[in-house]
Amino acid sequence: MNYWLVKSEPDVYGWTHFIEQGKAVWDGVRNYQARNNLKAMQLGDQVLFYHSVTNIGVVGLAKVSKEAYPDPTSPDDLRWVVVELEPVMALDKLVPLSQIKAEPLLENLSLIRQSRLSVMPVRADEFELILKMGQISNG
DNA sequence: GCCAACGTTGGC
DNA sequence: GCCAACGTTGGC
Repeated sequence: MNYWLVKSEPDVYGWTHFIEQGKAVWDGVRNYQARNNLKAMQLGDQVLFYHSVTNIGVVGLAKVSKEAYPDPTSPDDLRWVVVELEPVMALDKLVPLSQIKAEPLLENLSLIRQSRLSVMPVRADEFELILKMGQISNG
């Protein structure tokens, strides 16, 4: 079991859209490091869903429902891949970036160290702490 | 709206 | 292969 965090702008594709659709094809990733992370995702891996730009913070928990395959939005460019995600549950409360930054145990989180990376691994202890901060006790 | 960080592009 | 210019991301 691996843990991840994905970013999305809520004005473009937010947690509410995700819940309404019941699943998401995570397309449009055009960064090699993020792409490599998508490729490393395995069925059932748990994924923190993060809102960037507005309402900033971790809002929910998702899981990988289909592993990486070529991105259908770039049929002529085989470099890029997508995964499919399904919602698991919303956090009881948003875990804002400010709170993540203020937590010393999260200082090595990729979110903090590489602010522009949109798909990143999260350590198990970091993952569980963030869920706890969102008041989900038993991930 | 501004700007820092950073990835990409293109000239040399 | 270097690096300046440029575009994008994302926090504030």
